[in-house]
Amino acid sequence: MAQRSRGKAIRLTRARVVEEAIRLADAGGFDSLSMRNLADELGTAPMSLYRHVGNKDELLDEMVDVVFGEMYVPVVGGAWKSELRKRGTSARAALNRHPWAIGLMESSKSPGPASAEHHNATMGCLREAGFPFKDAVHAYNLLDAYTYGFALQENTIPFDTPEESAEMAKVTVGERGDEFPYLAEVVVELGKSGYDYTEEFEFGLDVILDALERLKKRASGSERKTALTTSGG
Amino acid sequence: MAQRSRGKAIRLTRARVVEEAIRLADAGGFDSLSMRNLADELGTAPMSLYRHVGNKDELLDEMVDVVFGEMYVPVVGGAWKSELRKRGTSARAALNRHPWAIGLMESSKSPGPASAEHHNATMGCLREAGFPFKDAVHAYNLLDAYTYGFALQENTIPFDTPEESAEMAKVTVGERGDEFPYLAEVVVELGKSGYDYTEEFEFGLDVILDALERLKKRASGSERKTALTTSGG
DNA sequence: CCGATTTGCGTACACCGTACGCACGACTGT
DNA sequence: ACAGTCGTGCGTACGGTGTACGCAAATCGG
Repeated sequence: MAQRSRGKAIRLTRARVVEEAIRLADAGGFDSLSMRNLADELGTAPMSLYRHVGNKDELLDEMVDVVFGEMYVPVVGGAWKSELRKRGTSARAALNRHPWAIGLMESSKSPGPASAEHHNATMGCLREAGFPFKDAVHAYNLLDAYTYGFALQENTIPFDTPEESAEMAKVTVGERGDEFPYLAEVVVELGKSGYDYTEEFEFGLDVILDALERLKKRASGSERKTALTTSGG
Repeated sequence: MAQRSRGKAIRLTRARVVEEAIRLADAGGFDSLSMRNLADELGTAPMSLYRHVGNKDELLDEMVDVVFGEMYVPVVGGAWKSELRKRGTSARAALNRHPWAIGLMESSKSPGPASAEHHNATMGCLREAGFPFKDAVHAYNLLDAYTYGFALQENTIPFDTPEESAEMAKVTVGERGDEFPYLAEVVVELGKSGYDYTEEFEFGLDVILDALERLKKRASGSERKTALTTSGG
């Protein structure tokens, strides 16, 4: 009605719905993304959205694929370590921009095109670097579990500033400092020096990448076949 | 009413509410845990629950602390590597028993007693093993991010059996096998050999623990103070 | 210009968390 | 044994949620 009465407003589109849904979830948190709020934001009625998305889960899948699309896609023939490092940092950045995506990333019944390409390229990067199949799977799981897990902790913890964090933790541990001395140490030390999530993430990422390099060296001399040379030849 | 009419039914308790909530969430999935369903399961009315838990978030916090309580608490003076290995595998096991907990683990405003003890012991294990403070924090983050991340992927992926997994993935990748050759390889190979999550998890865990051991050796000779020797003297 | 198809959306239903306040049972002090 | 207090159960109600259904208006193809 509002749409129709004022002449010809912009047509509703699947893409426009998804885009606005992401904006809404980013701005107001995942809970503020309701079909009703979304409709309001788009200047339409709730049920109008269902002409374009089927249901809310489908909308969420679409949103997740957009987030995948924001991540750096590693070059398959490239230097695996730096490519995967770039992938890792950009994945974390994307998940920080869209924290709601973390819990949804792997829940999609069928991966979208961006997701498929992303996973394919990452796997390809490892295989072409010489990782035997099993090791490539191991490496892949290790990297992704760490990345998602870090993003999960980083974004569910309600620390906005290091000061706030330390303050809250102090209250939390409270008078039980004697009971939990190591926890107390963390609170005190991190309160003094602050806490840089980026530095922390990249430290762990590098530890993992180094470990994978050793794994690769240990396994070198074994199989050498890749998906491309096997199926594409 | 139902409670009162049939003589003297079991009294409602905070513990009983939490316990039944966990059972419900385990059995029917997180979405099936509503105050109304929970009340039904306990044979009471929805509003009766609020005499014992305040609100739903408080209930969830309590549930999370129970899950923490199910994890192995590493011995602070013990052999750090095997202690943390046991902690890792038992943490994953607990998160597998209670998948709904994964997204809630870190969101609690104030950690419960089991959570506090768990974190304190884990940190203590690293510090007493000789990890300098910063490295202990790094190690802690690395281990937890991996553990939670792995559990996250493992439990949000809707694969119940390896066969089902392979079947679904085949449909997913579908005719685009040429477009995503590395993804196709994963589908084919994993379909053949199956996929053992436990083995996969422990492989990654060992890679991380080995990497941490090297980190520790590299940093040996630096600081040696711990929370106990510092504050307890 | 007219019929067909797509698009918008009003209404309605079943669910959710929970504020409020009443009534009943179980304890306490005499 | 009885009265007063208090903790507990819970009925009702409100404002939110996702979405099924079907009508009307706009757009498109001929």
